[in-house]
Amino acid sequence: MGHVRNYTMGDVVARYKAAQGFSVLHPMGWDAFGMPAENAAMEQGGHPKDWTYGNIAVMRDQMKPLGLSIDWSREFATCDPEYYGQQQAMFIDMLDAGLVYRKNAVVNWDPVDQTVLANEQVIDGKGWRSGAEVERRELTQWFFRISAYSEELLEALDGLKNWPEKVRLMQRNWIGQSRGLQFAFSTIDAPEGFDRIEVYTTRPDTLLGASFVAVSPDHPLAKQLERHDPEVAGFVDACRKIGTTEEALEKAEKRGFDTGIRVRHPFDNEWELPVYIANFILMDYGTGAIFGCPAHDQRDLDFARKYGLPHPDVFVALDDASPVTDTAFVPPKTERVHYIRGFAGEEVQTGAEAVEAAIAFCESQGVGHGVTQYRLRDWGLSRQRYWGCPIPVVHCETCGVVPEAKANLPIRLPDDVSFDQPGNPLDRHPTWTRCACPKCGAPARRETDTMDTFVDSSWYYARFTSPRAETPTEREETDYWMNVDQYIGGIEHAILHLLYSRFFARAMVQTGHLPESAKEPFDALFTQGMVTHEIYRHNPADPNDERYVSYDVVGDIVRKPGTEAARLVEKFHLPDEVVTFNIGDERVAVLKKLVTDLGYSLDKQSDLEKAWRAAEVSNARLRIIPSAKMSKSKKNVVDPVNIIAAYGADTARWFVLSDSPPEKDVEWTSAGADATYKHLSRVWALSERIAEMEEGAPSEADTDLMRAMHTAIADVTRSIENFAFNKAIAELYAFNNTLSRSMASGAAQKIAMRVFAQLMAPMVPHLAEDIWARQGGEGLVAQAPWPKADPAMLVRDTITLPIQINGKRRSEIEVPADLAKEEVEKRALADDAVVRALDGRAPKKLIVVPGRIVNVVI
RNA sequence: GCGGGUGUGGCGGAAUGGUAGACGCGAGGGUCUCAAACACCCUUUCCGCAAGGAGUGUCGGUUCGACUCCGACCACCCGCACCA
Repeated sequence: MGHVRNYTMGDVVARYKAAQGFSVLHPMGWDAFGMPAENAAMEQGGHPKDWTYGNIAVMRDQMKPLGLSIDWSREFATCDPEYYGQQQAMFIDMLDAGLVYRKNAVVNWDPVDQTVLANEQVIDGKGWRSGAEVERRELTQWFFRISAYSEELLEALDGLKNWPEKVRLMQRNWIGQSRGLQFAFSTIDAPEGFDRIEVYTTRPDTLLGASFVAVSPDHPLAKQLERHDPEVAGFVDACRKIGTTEEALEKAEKRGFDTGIRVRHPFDNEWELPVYIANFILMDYGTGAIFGCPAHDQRDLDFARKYGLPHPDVFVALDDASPVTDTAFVPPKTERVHYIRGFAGEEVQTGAEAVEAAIAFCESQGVGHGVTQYRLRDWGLSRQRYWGCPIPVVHCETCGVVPEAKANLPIRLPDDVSFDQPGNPLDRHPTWTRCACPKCGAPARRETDTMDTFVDSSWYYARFTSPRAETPTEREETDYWMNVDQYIGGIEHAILHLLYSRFFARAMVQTGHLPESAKEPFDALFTQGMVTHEIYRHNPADPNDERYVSYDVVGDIVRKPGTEAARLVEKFHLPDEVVTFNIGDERVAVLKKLVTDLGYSLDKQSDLEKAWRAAEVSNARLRIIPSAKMSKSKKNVVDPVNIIAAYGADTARWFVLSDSPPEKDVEWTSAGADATYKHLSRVWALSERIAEMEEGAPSEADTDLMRAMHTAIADVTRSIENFAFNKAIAELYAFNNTLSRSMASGAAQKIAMRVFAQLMAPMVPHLAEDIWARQGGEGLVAQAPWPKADPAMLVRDTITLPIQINGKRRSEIEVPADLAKEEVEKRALADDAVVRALDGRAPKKLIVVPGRIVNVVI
C-alpha cells in the first residue's frame, strides 16, 4: 500500500504536468538486489533470482490496474545483467579516476554461522539466527571516496532551493564540517613508536582545562598495548563487543581503561595527563584520540567523575561565576563568556572567537595547526553476499588487484548456487571464482564481494533516460531529460540514499557519464510520509513472556515449540493472516486460521470471544507492536490487490490521496475504502443527471456556479502545485457539493461537470475519462489542456468581516469589498456586540486589517 | 546518546500571525420506503436550558491578535553509515 500511495502521488504530478503541456518521463524500475531475496532463499529454498523476478511480476500485476501513466518501455530491474553490467563499467571508470580504493574496515562477524551480519541482523549483540555473541572483525573492503566531495556536497546544499529545509539540515549535520586544532601530545612511558599522540579538538580554547587523553579501542596504541597486556586486551575485547553502530556506542555506558601512559601538556612540561582507552572514542573521526575537558563537555565530565579526574573551569558565564559540579557548562559558541583559564584572545569573548584565537596562538607556538574536519566517512560498498552486483576486479598473484576488462562485462552472478549453508556462496563457488588475469593472462581469482545496494539506487534515474543503451548513459538523452524535476521519496532516505546519489552523480560527471549540469541529480524533492501499520509478532523464544509462548508457527503449521524452532527469535505475521478484536478493554490479536479451524466466524464478536476461551487460541496470542513503517521484514504490509479487486483502481487511488497530507505518515486501516467508493458512485450519478438535463435559460445561479467553478480550478491547481493532494480532494468534495445543489441551467452545469472531470482526472483517471465522454468532451480528458481560472471570477463584491473584541471573535459584518477603512471602523463600532461590550466607553484601540479582520481593544 | 521532525474534535485532517475545527469518516435525528439498502436533509469540539464561557501536548513569553513566532519540558516518529 505504501507503493500505491507513492506511485499515485507521482502519477498525479505526471498527469497534471502533461495536461499543462510538458513532456513527462515517468518511468518504473525495481531496486531488486538485497538481503530479503537471500533470506527467502534460506528460509524457503529456491533461488534469489526466481524469488525476485517472481515478486516483480506480482508487483507489476498489482500496479498495472492502477492506471499509472508510466512508460513501461523503459522498465528495468537493478538485478538485470544489462543494468549491473553498466554499473560495473562505471565502477572501473571510478577506480581509474581514484574514486574507489581498498582499506580495512570492521564488520559484524557471526562466529557460529561464519558469516558477516548486517546491523539489523544483530539483535542485542547476538546473531539473529545463531544467537551467538557477535564479534567485530576487520576485513579489507572497497570504498568510494565520497569524502573527497565533503566540502562540495556541503556547499551545494545551499543551491537545492526546492528541497525541504529539514533534509538539507540533516545532510549538513551528517557531513558535519568542523574547524579545530590538530596537535600532538608527547608521551611518557609509551611503547616504541608512540612517542606522540595526535589529537583533534574542536575546542582548543579549553586546552588549559584538559584533564585526560583518551584513545579509541581501535587506535594503533590500543592495539599495540593489547598485544602484551592481557588486562588491556580484556578491556578492548569488551569494547569490541558493543557493536559497530554509532548508536550502540553512544548508548553504552562510558568506560575507560587507564593505560598508565602519561602525556605532557603542550604548554607546560611539568603538567602530565593520564592516557585512557575509552569505549566512546570513534577511530573513524578525527585522529581517534582526544583530550577531555570535563568542565565543558558532559560526556567528559561524566568520565572524569567516574575515574576521579579533575575538572577545572576554563570559562564561566558573565553573570554567574560558580564552578562546574554535576553539569558541564556548554553554552552556544556564539555566547560571550568570561575566560578564567584562557590563553589567547580577549578575556571576555565568544567560544567561536576563542577557538580561532587559540588556533592562531597554537600555530604561532608550533603546537599543531588549524584543520577543517568532516564527519562524513568514505562509503564502504563491499558486501560479503551473493545477491548484489559483483565487483568487477580480479586478484592476480603477480599483478595484484586488477580491474576486469570492459569487454568481459557484465560479470554475471552464477546461477548454480545454494543457500543451505551460511556465508557467501560466491566465495565457495568451485568455478566462478576462477578467471584469467586481464593484465597478464595468468590464472587469477575473481573478487567475491558484491556492491552495497545503495550503488544500484544511486544512478537508476540517469539510466531511465536511455535504459537499453550499450553504455551506462547516452549524452544526447541525459542532456535532454536530466535533471529529475521532481523526486518523491520517504524521509527515511533523507541522508544516506540522497547523499550517496548526490555523490554518485558527481562521480558520473567526473568519469564522463553525465553532463556537468547534472551533478545535482534532483531539482526538487518531496518527502512523502510512510504508510504504517501495526506489527504482529509471535515470540516463541521469550521464556519470560508466557502470554506469547506455547505455540510455534511455521508457515501454515501451528505446533508446540520444538528445539528446532526455538532458534527462531522472532516471527511476524501479515495483517491478512491476523484478526484483532477486543476482550474487555484490551485489544488482542491471533491468527485467523486458529479461529476458523475451530469453526468460528471472524466477523462476529461473539464467535471471537468463544474462540478466545479456547486455550489453543488465547495461548497463541500475538504481540501487537505499535504502528511502524510497512516493511517486508516485519510483515506489516497490506496487499492493495484486494482493494482494487473489490472497488477498482480509482477508489484505491482516491483513498490513498485523501485525508492524510502526503508528507505525513498514514496509518492504514481498511475502513473508509467503502465510503470512497460510495462518493465516486455519487459523482457518476451526478454526471448522469446533468448529462440528461435540458440546456435551459441562463440565470443568476449560472454566475454563482461559474464563480464556484473558477474558485475550484484555482484551489485545486494550487493544491496540486503544493503537493497538498488531500486538500485538492477536499476542494473537489466542496465543488461536488456546490454543483449537486446548483439551480443553474443545464448548459452551465454541463460546463461545470466537464471542468470537474478535468480537475479530478489526475487522481481518478478512469472515472474522469468516462464523465468527460458522457458530457461531450472532445478527445481524451487525459489530453485536454488543464483549465485556467479566470481571475475576474474570483473577485468578491462583498465580504464578511469578522469582528474581534480583545482578540476573540464576537461578531461579524457584511461589507463591500472595497469599503474605505474609516467606513469599516464606523460600521464595526456600530455593531451590536461591540456597542454592548463598549458600554458607552471609547475603545482603547481599533485595528482594521482590510479584507481580513477588525479587532476592538477595550 | 546524537541529529531531524511531529503533536488540533470520537477518527483522518484544514487554517499567508487575523472567524480554530474546511473537507471527509464515524455517530445521532429526520424524509423517502410495507421494510431495508441507496439517496437526500439536519445536528455533531467541550461545559451550559440559555446568555455566555473554555479550547490546538504541558508550562511560560512576544503581539491589538498565536495552531502558527520564541524559550523550557513531555510524548511519539525517522535516521545514525551492512535494511533499503
